[in-house]
Amino acid sequence: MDIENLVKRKNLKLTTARMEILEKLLHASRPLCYDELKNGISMDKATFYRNITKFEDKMIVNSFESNDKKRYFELNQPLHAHFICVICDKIECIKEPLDFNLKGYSIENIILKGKCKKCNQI
Amino acid sequence: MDIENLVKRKNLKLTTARMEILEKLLHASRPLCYDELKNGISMDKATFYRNITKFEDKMIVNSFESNDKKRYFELNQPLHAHFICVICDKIECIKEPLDFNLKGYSIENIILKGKCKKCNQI
DNA sequence: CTCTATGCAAAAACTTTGCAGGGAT
DNA sequence: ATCCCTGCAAAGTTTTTGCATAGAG
Repeated sequence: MDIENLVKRKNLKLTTARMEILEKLLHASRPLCYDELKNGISMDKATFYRNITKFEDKMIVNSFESNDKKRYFELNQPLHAHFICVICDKIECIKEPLDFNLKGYSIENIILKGKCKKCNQI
Repeated sequence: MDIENLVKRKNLKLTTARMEILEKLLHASRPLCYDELKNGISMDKATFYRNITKFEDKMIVNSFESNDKKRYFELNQPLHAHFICVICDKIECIKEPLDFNLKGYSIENIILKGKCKKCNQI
């Protein structure tokens, strides 16, 4: 994926702050929260949140709230579920397709909460 | 459902504040947020949150975060999905059973986000 | 009587806004 | 040159905590 073109195609200016955020999300294997994402990126939090909002408006990034009451961000990608463990708070991307059909609705985000494989055994 | 016994069975003291919260949740047809739930109930917000936390610990109530960044509460009940519209922010309880079989995981909460029937047509 | 629950006020955590200066195109 | 973007500081939201008093069992 070419982040530079992605940003330009959406009529956003190419700035260091934006590149840094998107690079980090691109290389993450799961959604990242504010602290994880912002860590190491030299940018004011106001700028961070303004950019995230822009990215969400332009459908470059999406986010959801987890159990720890934090927002987690990821690059937009084909629909897949996220599993959030209510015990250990870990977030996993579920690769296997979940098929259900809700007529009339368009589904953009699936969040499952419960006990993950490890915590379920305890 | 007998709220009085429910509270007592969980070793919680029966107070007006608690009765009010649970009565309101019992008669709601969908999850309620802080403002909706607290409205009309004469209780400090600290007490409210402390009670909600107790209820969640005792598995009487569960909650999730919606799109509007607010937490929504409902009485614990058989597993069903919630649909959150990203356009109009409406929350619906989905009655039809969605079965995800994720081996090893226990699923306690299902949240779907997308466009509801109405907003999807626009 | 004992231990839990409550109210008040203050703080904490997270996010947004106003404004003036800086930077991409 | 024009707008968009950024940093800083201040304010807004939602939730939590400390402490002294009130109330349930």
